[in-house]
Parts: sequence; C-alpha cells; structure tokens
Amino acid sequence: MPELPEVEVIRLFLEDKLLGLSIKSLKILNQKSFIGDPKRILNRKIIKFSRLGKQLSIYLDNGLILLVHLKMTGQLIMGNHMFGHPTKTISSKSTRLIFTFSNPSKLFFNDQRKFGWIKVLSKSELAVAQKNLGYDIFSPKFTAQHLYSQLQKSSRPIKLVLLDQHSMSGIGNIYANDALFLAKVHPQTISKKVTLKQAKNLYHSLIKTMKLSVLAGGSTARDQIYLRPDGTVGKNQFSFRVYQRSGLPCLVCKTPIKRLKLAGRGTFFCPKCQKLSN
DNA sequence: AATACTGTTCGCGA
DNA sequence: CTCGCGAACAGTAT
Repeated sequence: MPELPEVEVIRLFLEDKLLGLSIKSLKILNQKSFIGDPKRILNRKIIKFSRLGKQLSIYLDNGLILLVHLKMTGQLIMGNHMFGHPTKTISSKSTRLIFTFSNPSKLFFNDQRKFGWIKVLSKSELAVAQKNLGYDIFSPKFTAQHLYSQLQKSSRPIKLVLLDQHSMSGIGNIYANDALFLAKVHPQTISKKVTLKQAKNLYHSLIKTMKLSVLAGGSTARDQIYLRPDGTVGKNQFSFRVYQRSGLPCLVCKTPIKRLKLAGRGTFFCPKCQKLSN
C-alpha cells in the first residue's frame, strides 16, 4: 500500500511527534516483523527521520538505524491521546510490534499480511541495503533528463520500469497508473521508445501526482489499509484518475477506462487518451 | 464454496 | 537480460 506519498506523510508526522524521544520498550508480537536485536535500540534517542523511496529510516543516537518497509499492508499508528478512531486500527489482531517511548506514547506497527518489516542496521549495512535503489522521485537528482535516461535503458513496458525500484524509487501501482494517464502515455509503451518530450511530461506528472497526494494526506484506497499515524484516513483517493476505475468514464474524454494485467498487477488506462505509439 | 484480487518485493526457471 | 509465476500472508469481493 504505502507508496512514496504515504510514507512521506508518515515520516512528517512521526518527525513531529517522536523526534528527541527515547525508546523505552519494544514488544514483539510477530518475530518476522522485527529483524535484529531489540536490546540495541532500548533507551536510545531518535535523532533523525529520512526516507528513500518507500523505505523509512529512523536514526538513533548510537549510530544505529531502524529501517522500515511497510510493503502492502503495514501501518505505523500512534496510540497516545488519540480520539475519534476505532480501537482496532490502533492495536488489533494485526498488531505485530509495539514501541513505547519516554513521554510515554506508543507506536503500533500493524501489518495484516505480515510482509512488512523493521530492521536494525548500522550505517554501512543501511548503505548496502539501499545501494541498488534508484533516485527518489522527490530528490533533486531525479530530473526529467535522468528519467529519460533511465527509460532509455529498458525495452520493457514503461509501467514496469516505473515500478522497478532499481530504476527510480517510490512509485507504486496507484501513482504509476495515474501519472501515465496524466502524461497521456500508454502503460505498455516500450520504455526506450518514449520520447524526450514524453519523458519531460511524465516527469512533471509524477512530481505533481505525488506532491498533491502528500498534501492530501496520502491515498486510503479500499480497505482503510493506509492510515496516517493519528489513525485518520488520507484524501487522495478522491483524486484517482484511472486507478481502480475500470469501466468508469475517462475524466477527460468519457471513454470507459480499460483494465489489463502487467506482470500480475492491475493496470488502468484510457484507450483514447493513452494511445500505444510503438 | 471456490476463485480472484489487493497498496510490495524477491527468487526461480524458462 | 526478460518474462511469468509462486511465495511470503490475510482479508474482502464476486
């Protein structure tokens, strides 16, 4: 679920609430969700949050880093003095880890499908873990020219290249579909055949789509799987252009949105606005 | 009841 | 290299 915008919203929220606090305890309810020795993080202070693609890094004052990947259904929900949302979204049968902080608020790592994880890494281990990730979409290094050169490297359908975290990082299925629609590029276009002009368009579409989503608090699609750390839903799902809209009229030309499968992922596009030009 | 589908990623074999 | 597929899991939709 959480793609770049959702992880960024979580990062901004946690930075505001947890920076400077110490980790007082960690309760592990599912062993596979936490990789590393919990003792190494106890009583350590949080000094920095950062994000690369869909991965969140929490820096501690002993040089170690908690690297978080939420995969499909991971949530980070704060449990202190929060009202107005169902208890089940805070601590539930999907709760896998519970952190307690010095103030003493709690942070729940919920993960229905158990794909997500939090790892304890040293700085060099973090570098190794992330060395193959492409530039983050919000990084100054990610430019239209860079996008174009990355697209030039592959003969695969462009949507698969956008989803490949090694070519660039942060794009997931929702934003890949919507950004391609905005740029009027068919998802099956052979990547290296995309023109520089199209790449520039796509660059702006990616940035725009993702920035607007951060402002909207991220996308809470179907099952309320994505929630902000205060338990509230995002609002970007009301701005979906093609994602999960198959059969519904295109917002530009009214043609019904089509759906196909690419590498097993649902792929949505307007057959009129996004012509295959190979 | 059985099958398909889901916001992710990795590894395998063709 | 590329591709499809299954696996890691659990829940909902059809």
